[in-house]
Amino acid sequence: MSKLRSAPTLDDVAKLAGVSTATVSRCLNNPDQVVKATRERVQSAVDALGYMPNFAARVMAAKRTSTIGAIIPTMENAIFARGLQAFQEELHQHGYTLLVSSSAYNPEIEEEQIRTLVARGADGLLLIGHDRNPRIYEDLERRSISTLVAWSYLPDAQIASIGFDNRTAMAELANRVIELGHRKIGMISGISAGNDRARLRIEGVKDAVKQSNLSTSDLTIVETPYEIENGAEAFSKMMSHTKPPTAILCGNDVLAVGALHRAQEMKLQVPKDVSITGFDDIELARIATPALTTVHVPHREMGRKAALELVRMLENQGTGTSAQLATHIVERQSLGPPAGT
Amino acid sequence: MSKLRSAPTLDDVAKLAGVSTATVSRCLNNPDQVVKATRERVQSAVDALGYMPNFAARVMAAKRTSTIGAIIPTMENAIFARGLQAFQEELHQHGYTLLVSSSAYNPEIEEEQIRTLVARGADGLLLIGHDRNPRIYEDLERRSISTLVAWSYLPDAQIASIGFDNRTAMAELANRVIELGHRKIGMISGISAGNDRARLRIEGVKDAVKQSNLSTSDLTIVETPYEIENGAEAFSKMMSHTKPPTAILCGNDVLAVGALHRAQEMKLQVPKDVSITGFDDIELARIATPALTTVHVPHREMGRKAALELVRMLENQGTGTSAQLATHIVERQSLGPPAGT
DNA sequence: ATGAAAAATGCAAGCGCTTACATAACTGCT
DNA sequence: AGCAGTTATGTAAGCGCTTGCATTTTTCAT
Repeated sequence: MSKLRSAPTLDDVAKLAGVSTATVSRCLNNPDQVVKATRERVQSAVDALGYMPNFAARVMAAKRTSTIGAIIPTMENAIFARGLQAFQEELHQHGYTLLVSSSAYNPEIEEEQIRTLVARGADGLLLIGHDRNPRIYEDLERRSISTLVAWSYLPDAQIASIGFDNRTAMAELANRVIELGHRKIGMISGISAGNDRARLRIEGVKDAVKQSNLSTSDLTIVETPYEIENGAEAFSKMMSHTKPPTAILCGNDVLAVGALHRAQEMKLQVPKDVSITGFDDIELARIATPALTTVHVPHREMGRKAALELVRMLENQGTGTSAQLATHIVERQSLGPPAGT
Repeated sequence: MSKLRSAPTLDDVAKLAGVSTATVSRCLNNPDQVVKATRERVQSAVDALGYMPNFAARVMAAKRTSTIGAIIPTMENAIFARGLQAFQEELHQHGYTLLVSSSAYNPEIEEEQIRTLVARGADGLLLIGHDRNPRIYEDLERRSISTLVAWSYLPDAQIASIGFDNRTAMAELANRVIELGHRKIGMISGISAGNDRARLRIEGVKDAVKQSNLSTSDLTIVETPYEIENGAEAFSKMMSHTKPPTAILCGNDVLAVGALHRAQEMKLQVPKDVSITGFDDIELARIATPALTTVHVPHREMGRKAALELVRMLENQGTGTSAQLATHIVERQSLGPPAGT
């Protein structure tokens, strides 16, 4: 026996089957170019050897990886998981593999991850949100790597995006809050630097406030990382003011759940004493007590559409087309009219 | 200008810097083998060209990928996210990259994912739990891919594992439940087929029941996929019996939260009318109302230790050493004595 | 049967990198 | 200055696969 403990190669298979490596390669990649008898002979050789193609070698020779990379801010909350699941299912349908990594909302880590994925030969890339160093886009362009942005729809951006209008979505929710009679409003936002979703959601609230002739002093905004604990902390700080808000809009469901939990600890009734809203409509929002009024984002649809668009871009060499998805407010129990109405 | 729209190669860099490709390669991989002046010249060439090494080519030549693959059952709940985060941080420290994929608790998908990761050249693999087709272990062995199992500690298993004793951990919790006076017990477990963690947790409960001379008819077990909705469904079914249990142990926190939520919908007070416990101690457990009594699993420590052990295995060609981690019960509000005590 | 077109297979040139080995350029010492 | 020892750099052989082109085999209409 030769070369024990060393994975069999195409050559080994070819030898055993008594054909050339080219034929084996064709059997694996374009079976219909090979006559049935040969194909079967090759197949048994493959089975006998337990042959498995070497990905790196294949990539080198074929100059395509059929791999798409995605960089998401975090895996530690469910926001992206569901969309990515759909994304990967759809990609799989089309013969692509997904590589995921996370940036912990840190632009530098994100950039490093992009480089890693590119070096690994990702044919295409899915990025979350638009805000990042423009040099990155140039590099991607130069390497002609198809890139698509999700979770944010900005028709005029340099890069095509499949997403929703964060600003308008949040403005609608804020309008609803104001319409219910709230005049003193708080917002617990994620960190807006380098995060257009967070930034635009803030803008949305500001739009609504402006539109309804509230003074800007009636709106308090706090920025904090997207973690439950931070939502709780921000909430207690905000409620300790002399004239605390009667409604607090949170940048996402995670922050809202933190706020909700702290409210409960502080013996504040939601929504009687204070209303709290979220954004995203993840499972947590339904489960929370009281259930969270929030903005529903069509995560799965977004993932699926993004996959389709990216595949289209790759196969047609074309530049991407943006698409906007609709969001809607899901009214549950955490939002109500202010006390004394 | 030559070859527009084509990523620069080592050759391009070498030419521009006026050195050989070997020198450029050394600058990138073993900088101290190159004199400073040359190194700087090469560096500027790299910068000027925006050079980025081609991973596939590097792998082919070096025959290592410095990549570890991990296959987890799901990304859709936080159980694995935190451990994996620590795992990847530690790997990064040692110069390894992590590739993650998920199997949706489906053995066939898991097997396919393993093949994919192996084909991609993963030097090592992290798998969750022991139960799987033994052929897989043989293949891995044959290809000499270091493999480690986490989330389950089974000292006698074929493969080294870093984890905890699911059976004893669950037995302790069940003992505590019985000690509080419960005599009619329910268990909502995950699907145990192909999942040793689920199976062992069931065994743990059975152990406790046996030990305290309860009859087996006092224990009702239901298996259902690990989703909130399923926990809720299982809960209502279980409570609709003529003599429903006074305490329900759930296979993980996700199921428990589902049960908790349904209890609330059914106007059942927890723990007054019925006690509910979880397993894992994810964030959700603290946030739930009432907060969940559960078994704390040291996810981060497990991830970190697994990374260290895997790196050790890779660098010393050694076979792995198993390690057991301690779990402990976290008593919160969802467990109390049965009504009328 | 026979030859041209079609189908199946083989040949061999890379893909972009690493690395053993060979060679060249420096040290510092006498 | 000259030599041995050390350090820096160059040369070139692959790594395992795909694919354009050349060659052989099959098919089929005449």
